[in-house]
Amino acid sequence: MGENLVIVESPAKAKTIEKFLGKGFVVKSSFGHIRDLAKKDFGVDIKNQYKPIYIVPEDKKKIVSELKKFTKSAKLIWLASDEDREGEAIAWHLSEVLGLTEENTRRIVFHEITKNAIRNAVDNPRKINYNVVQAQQARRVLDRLVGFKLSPLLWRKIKPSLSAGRVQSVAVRLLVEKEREILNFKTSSSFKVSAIFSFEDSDGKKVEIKAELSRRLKNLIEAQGFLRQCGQASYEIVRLETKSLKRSPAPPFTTSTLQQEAGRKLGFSVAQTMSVAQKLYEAGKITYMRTDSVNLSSLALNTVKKVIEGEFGSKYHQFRKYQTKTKGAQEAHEAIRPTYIENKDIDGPAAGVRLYNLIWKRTMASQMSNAEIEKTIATISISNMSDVFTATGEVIKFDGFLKLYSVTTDEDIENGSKTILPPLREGEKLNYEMITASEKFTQPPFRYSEASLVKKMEELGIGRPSTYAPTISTIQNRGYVVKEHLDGNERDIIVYELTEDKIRESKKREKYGREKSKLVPTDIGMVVNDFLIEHFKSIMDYNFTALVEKEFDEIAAGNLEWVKMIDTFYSDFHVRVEKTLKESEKTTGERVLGVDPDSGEEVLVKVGRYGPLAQLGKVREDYKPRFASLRKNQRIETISLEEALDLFKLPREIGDFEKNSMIVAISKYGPYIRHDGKFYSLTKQDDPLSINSERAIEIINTKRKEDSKKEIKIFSENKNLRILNGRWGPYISYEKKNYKIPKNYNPEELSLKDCLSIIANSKNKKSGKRKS
DNA sequence: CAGTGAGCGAGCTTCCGCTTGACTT
Repeated sequence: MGENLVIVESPAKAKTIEKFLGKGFVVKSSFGHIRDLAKKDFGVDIKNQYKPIYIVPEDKKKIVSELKKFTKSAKLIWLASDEDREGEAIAWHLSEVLGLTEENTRRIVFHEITKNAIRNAVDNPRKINYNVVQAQQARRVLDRLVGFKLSPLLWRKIKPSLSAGRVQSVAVRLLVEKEREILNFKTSSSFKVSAIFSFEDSDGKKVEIKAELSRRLKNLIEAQGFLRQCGQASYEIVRLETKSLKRSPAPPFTTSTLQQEAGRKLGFSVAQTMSVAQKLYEAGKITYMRTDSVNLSSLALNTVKKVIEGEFGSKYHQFRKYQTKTKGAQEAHEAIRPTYIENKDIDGPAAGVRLYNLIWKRTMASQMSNAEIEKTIATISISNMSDVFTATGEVIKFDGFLKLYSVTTDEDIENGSKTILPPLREGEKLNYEMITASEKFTQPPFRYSEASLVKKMEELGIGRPSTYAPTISTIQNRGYVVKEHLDGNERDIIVYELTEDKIRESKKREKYGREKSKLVPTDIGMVVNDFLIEHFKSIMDYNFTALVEKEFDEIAAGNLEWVKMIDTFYSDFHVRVEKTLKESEKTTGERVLGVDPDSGEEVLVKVGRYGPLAQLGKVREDYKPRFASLRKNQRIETISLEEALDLFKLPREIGDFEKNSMIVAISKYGPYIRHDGKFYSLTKQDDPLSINSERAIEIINTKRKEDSKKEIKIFSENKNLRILNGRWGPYISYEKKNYKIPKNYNPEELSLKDCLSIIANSKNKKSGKRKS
């Protein structure tokens, strides 16, 4: 048994470190925090100096008892949790729970998992820094106060099970404000002029260049007039400039930039990126994936240098040291990089391989030379106007890091790729081949994707690498936000083309507003957001986290008592909570749309118990209002009176079929026909308001045909039991439940008895439901 | 899979940050 017990946070880390430390050291992991505030009874004794009530959560008890066992047989305990606020707190909780003393405890830290760093740490132990622990305690208690006071307020005033918190509520606010910016956006159009010019080169060959007018034209009259003038003009290159530009690589990955690039380049969701990265980390392929640091260990820097020089030559290498600009970064780890940079490729599942390659390239590129680019700008005069055209071209003189990696931004995608210009000279006379003025509409801002929201949150210092992905799941799970593909719309744009002194007008269809996988706030998200902003402006402020972080820093530096800080915050906060509880009405986000011309009743929309709804008339003694759920793409803020009135036209009876009536309605899952106790979905092309009985019968028959194909076998003895063909192959359906058919059976040869025994067997398996 | 939305008001929900599993119906 080792004399030394080292405790780190992550089990994968423990394995590596044990190798470095060798004999006499046992390395175990705490799996993160081992204690947390109790959930019941608030977990903070507010009246008693905000005393935190800590407990060991159920799922951590086993780990704690194991650590206790190892502690007993060790002479020295080395607390090697991360060097940041949370890590310091973990060290303290460990020392409390394991009953450690100052004599048998050493606190050590390292920022990189290399032999030298760890040796160095062991040689320079210190004590637990209680100021930092207090700063963490303040952070933890503040979050509990905010979360567990605001959430119940929402249950009372809006809807049960809702939640609010320092991080999630501000994330939702970002989305709500972006959405309103888009809703309120007033689009306008102008004309963009582009031209194709030609000239003969020294060999007499015709060469074409593309150019653009440096300004937009206001409207179609101006565009027509401009082109008319162009028809009469002559053109000349009056100036030729070249500029050399340098482009530098991006720093190595942090959690947030990895999520962004994996989203853009590989189409991964934030959660997917993290789970793939976790697997790579556990397999020892990459360094830790939850980090805000762009730093690389000196060992890594040396290997990168060697690999770049070996692979591309020494002029491709450039040593660089990056600095974190992120607010509140704690830099307890390295940047995300391959553990062994010499491994360009790895084996394993495709997602892991792709993410690894991305990390490898980014790490390598971050230590490569600048790209040198020569930009050429040709200015082309128009003889009868003072306006000029410009043609720009870019030539890469030295590719440098671009050999491996380039960051694609959303703007790049919009502007298209850069062009290369043919050899040009000043004074060259040009002929126009075609000059085009096409209408361009201004565009509202893009909505946030998961990754771009993470980027924004990081900029504001809200959330941490370990919480970006969970926060994004939370706001979706609470129903504040949905991830959507927005189809966009089409519109006509006017295009004028000038060729051979003739102007031709045409109209083109243009798609716009199409967005893939974007986060869109729901009605409930908006109502909750507005409520919180009205009553808790300071907590919803984008700077709130930054402000309290400053105070946490003061606590960590020993200049401020944590209880004092919390008390200052709470005394004001508490008053607001109580006031809101007493004074504010139940909030539904109600909006009155107008009056129904048929009934004379008022039409309104609001958030109800089960989501957004339209209501016809208010409750009176002699009148019960009608209700209808809003459809998926309808929003309280934008729905019109006409659209709301249409909702009350359903359910609709559209005739009989086989002596049973057919009723059309819309449910949570979309429009359907109900007939003889069965349900048939309408297709996207069918409009529930106008569908006729003929089409409805067609749908019913199609569905019946498909269903019969699904049946592999039925038993006349027991009609409840059927063998069906599903998405994942054959299965048994019995009394509304489905059962998997074990692989060694042939589904077509199963007897009723076989089926029942399969069902009995699968029922015997424990249905392990767990409380969390 | 396929609605619901008045009122008795039980008993439940909830935060942020550290970590990794349990699972596939």
